[in-house]
Amino acid sequence: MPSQSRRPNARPSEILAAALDLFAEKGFTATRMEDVAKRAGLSKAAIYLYFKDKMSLLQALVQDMAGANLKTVAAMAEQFEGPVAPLLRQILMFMAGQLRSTRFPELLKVIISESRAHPDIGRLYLETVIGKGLPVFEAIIRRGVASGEFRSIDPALAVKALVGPMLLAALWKTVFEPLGADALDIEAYAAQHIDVFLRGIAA
Amino acid sequence: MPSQSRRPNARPSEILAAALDLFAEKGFTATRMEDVAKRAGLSKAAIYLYFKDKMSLLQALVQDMAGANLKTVAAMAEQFEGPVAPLLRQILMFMAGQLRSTRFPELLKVIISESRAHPDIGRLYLETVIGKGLPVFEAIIRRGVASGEFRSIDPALAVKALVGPMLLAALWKTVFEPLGADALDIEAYAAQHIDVFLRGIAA
DNA sequence: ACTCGTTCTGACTGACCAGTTAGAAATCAT
DNA sequence: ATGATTTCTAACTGGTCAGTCAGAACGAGT
Repeated sequence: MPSQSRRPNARPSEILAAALDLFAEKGFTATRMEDVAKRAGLSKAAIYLYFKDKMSLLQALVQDMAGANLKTVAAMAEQFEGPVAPLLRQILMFMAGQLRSTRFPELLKVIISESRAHPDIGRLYLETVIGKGLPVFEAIIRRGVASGEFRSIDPALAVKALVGPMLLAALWKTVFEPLGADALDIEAYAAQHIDVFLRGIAA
Repeated sequence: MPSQSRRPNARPSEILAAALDLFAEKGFTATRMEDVAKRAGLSKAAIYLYFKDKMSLLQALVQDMAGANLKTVAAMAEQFEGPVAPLLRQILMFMAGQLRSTRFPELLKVIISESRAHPDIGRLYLETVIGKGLPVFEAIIRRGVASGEFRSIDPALAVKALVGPMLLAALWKTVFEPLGADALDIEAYAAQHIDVFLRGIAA
């Protein structure tokens, strides 16, 4: 029986990795701190040396995930010049890849599920992801409208019509596929969607 | 103090009405059977004379809501002739009205939240709403493609791109507006979306 | 005015689990 | 090798709540 191993520096990220696995797999409420502890290789009580409570685990996970993706998208937007349609296509395909290959969809589902019981988490997502992300898209579309590349549409509504299908993809994957729904090819879906969307708003 | 009143015929619908109110307001898990009982005007134990358990309340609510809406949409689709674009617009605007004026969005959120812990509910929604609803849309779009009204796109993907923004509207209203996000004018949103979408798939 | 089936309730049970505590085990400094 | 410090755990506490049960209140029929 190997005794307790002491690696205080590695602990927080090990705990977060275990929590992400379990939240994604069983949901937030159904995940017991005991389970997180076991997967991270320590005792439940030890988790509380590194994190205040269960919510702060989720908070840290959301912050990590949001931070990484937002930075990428913002960078794409900044260095781009000329017509904005290819930029929108590029960003949407990036999102599709993230939805397929990361646990963003699962985390999103947890946020939706827990936002009433824990408004802090919902607000964190609203402020970081939505509050930062949508304006980036909106500015791009506004640029396209101003330059005459797009028809004059309401950019705020257009943005939500652009990301709506991405939200559906995320929930399809996490909610309905596990119940037996047909698998959705997220990249093909995103590709057709952006194609239709760009034609629809083209001048 | 008025004693117990005996109205066994009225009970089930009173209990369901109370449950819908509370599930919409506080979510499924946070709603205690005691609360439902109090609002319906009887004791917790009495609820179990009419419903097997808490889940079967939700199940009945989903069935009612889904049944009503599906019938309407199917009826619209059947009696329509000629070009299908106006039909799609009509259905989408009907959905927008329902999202604004019924508790469908709240119920949807509950289903998403509970589907992992209670797959039965998720499966019920998948089979009744999604399994019946999407094919109706898909047939309409396929009709448009066949007649040359629309470009040749993948109808299965197009349907999901069509309803994605409706899903976003539902969750915006139930998840983010309560946290302080700007209100979304669902009808204006749906109108612009269907406009862009129809242009995007027009031949 | 008394049965008898129906409708109802207060009080209880059993299971669950986040977070705490008292102190043990490992590591470090000297 | 011994005391001080850090890291850790087993066991516990307190609160929650779905669902049950024994029997009370009601009312229809006689």
